[in-house]
Amino acid sequence: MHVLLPDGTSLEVADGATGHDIAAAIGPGLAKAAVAVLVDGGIQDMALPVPDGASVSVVTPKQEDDYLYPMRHSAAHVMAEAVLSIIPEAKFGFGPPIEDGFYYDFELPRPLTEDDFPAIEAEINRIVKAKAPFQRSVMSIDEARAFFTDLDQPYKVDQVDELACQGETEVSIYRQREFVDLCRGPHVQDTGRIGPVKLLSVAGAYWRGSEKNPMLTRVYATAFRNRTELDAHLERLEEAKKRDHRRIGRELELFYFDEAGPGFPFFLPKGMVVVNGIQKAIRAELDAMDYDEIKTPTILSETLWHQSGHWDHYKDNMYFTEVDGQGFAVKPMNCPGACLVFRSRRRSYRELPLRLAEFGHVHRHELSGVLHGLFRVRAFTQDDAHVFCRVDQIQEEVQKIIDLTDRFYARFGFENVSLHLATRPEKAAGTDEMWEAGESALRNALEGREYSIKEGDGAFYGPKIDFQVTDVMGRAWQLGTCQLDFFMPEQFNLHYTSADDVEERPVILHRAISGSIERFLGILIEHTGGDFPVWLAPVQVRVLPIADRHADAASAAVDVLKAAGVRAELDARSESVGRRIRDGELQKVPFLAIIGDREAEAGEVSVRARHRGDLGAQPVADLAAHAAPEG
RNA sequence: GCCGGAUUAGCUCAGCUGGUAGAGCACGUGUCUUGUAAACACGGGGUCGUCGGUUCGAAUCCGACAUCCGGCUCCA
Repeated sequence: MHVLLPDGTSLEVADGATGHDIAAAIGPGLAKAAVAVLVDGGIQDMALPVPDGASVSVVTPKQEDDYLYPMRHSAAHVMAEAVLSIIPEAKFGFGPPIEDGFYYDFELPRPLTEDDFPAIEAEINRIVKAKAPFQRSVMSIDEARAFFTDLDQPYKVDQVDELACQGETEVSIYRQREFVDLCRGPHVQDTGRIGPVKLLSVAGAYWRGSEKNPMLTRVYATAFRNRTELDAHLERLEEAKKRDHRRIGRELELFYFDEAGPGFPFFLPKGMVVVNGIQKAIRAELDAMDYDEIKTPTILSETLWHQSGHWDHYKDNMYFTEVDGQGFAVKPMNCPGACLVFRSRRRSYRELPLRLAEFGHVHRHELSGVLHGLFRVRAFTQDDAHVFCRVDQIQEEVQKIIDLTDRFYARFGFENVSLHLATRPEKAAGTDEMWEAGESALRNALEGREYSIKEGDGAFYGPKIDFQVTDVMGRAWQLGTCQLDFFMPEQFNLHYTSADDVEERPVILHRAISGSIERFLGILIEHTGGDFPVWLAPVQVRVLPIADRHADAASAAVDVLKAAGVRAELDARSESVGRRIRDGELQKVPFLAIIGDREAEAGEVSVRARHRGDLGAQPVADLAAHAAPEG
């Protein structure tokens, strides 16, 4: 038989040749380095036969992505063996490779902690050193069920049953040394091909991800090709920790959380400068795009939430109160309020599209365990807007929103934006015609842009486009959203008078650019590491007099800067200049203006730019022009 | 909500096996009057998250609760 090699040549091998045979036929060095083979693009074990005529590419550690997957998968098995050797009663769940590493779930007779890591890692290293081969074999469903029942591994038995339900008649198992696991594979040839392993954390995880099932102990770990790459990855994790917005938020005095309000952020003066800067940037866009800003009440009657449908779908996440014996709820969303505004008087087709924007402060009772700094809070400000329009206006409106988000994200230094179209889910409100018209309007609006499609991922009330940005650490964040809503106009019986003097039903377009101001600030902090762009920095210039005799000149400089609209402050503490410069740098102040004898005489300041050092002396007015807020 | 961990001064953390608390930074005062990332000295500051239990005695052991951290789940 023949196989096709990556360089286009054809190689003749014996019938039934395995990946290993093919690698050996190409060269002994390759055979030695090989960990798996790609057969027609799919990865498989070295020991499995390759079909006649297949395209074959031998994977070695040089092919990082193709290598890491089976290697980490194999590492997961080895970790499982190591845990079993330390805790023989352990029961096994799943142990897959994931982005940047792998994990394995265990049911254990005692809690596992990080104190156990060294022992497990030592055992892993012993197994890796043993270079034990991974041996694949195939069992019938019944054999496998009996086998894992015999091993007293209930989760494996459960998985065998699950596979049987899916119509599988046989399953593969992998054995290294005495350890056997149910597994589809592929794996590297032997444990010696596994790179350096590092256990990272231990967490809880439900079996099969359902909270009805038992909670298992999940051990997260990672493995890389070599020590250098592992260390580089661990360093990235450290860097991410340094950029943690919760830490920077405290250090730069932007916000804090108090026990008195779990999940409810307190914004400090400097944090509010940034928040206001973000809002100002959004308002500038609203003005340019003919939005009208409104503000609707935080607390509204329960009857409204019945009408909106939130009572049925969202009650568990809402806060309730009572006013004069009547039930009220704190708004978790702004839509009903906006609908009331639309309905507050008769509307004409001439007003459409009617774009109502609101910085809506909403409260949602999130589960205590999901709270996470500013990323997940219980009260946040949506930069919300509801566009009331006709179906034939959707496309143009959506295009405008896409343009708007482009401009907005770029302004904050997010260059990597991706769009996702989410289409009709199984359970959906509205008619087929509405969904078709809506989805095609969104598709047309996306014309000429790159986007992915998430089939069936739309909300029940309409399709949507999600906007995602990638930060400097390569992490993706969902920010904006643009959702069609066929449901709410019905619920609220909204209508407008058409040109033909008929009552027509508008469509609502929900949209948010930042999603939530709080969350956006958190992401921006981690993206910039606290180095906000000059126009957004809480303090833009800090003026440092060298000695007491320069205090008057320094405070005069502060006055000039402030008059020019610059956020400037004076640091005349009797600390050394070096000390005050250090403090200014640590506080991420974009410009430090230093005034000594030379500068005072010339009416200048010496400017030191954040992270860039001394820029030399210049007139205060020049610095003011530099630092003046653009926003 | 669930699993695991944590909670000691404003912050970061010491405090071994029970004998009523320490450091650095920060803060205050004084001295110094400074030239581009940490001057020096002195001082104030904690009912050891809360409540209860065990004990002659609890920061330390046990329980409940609260909050935080890592995950899971959730995010119509």
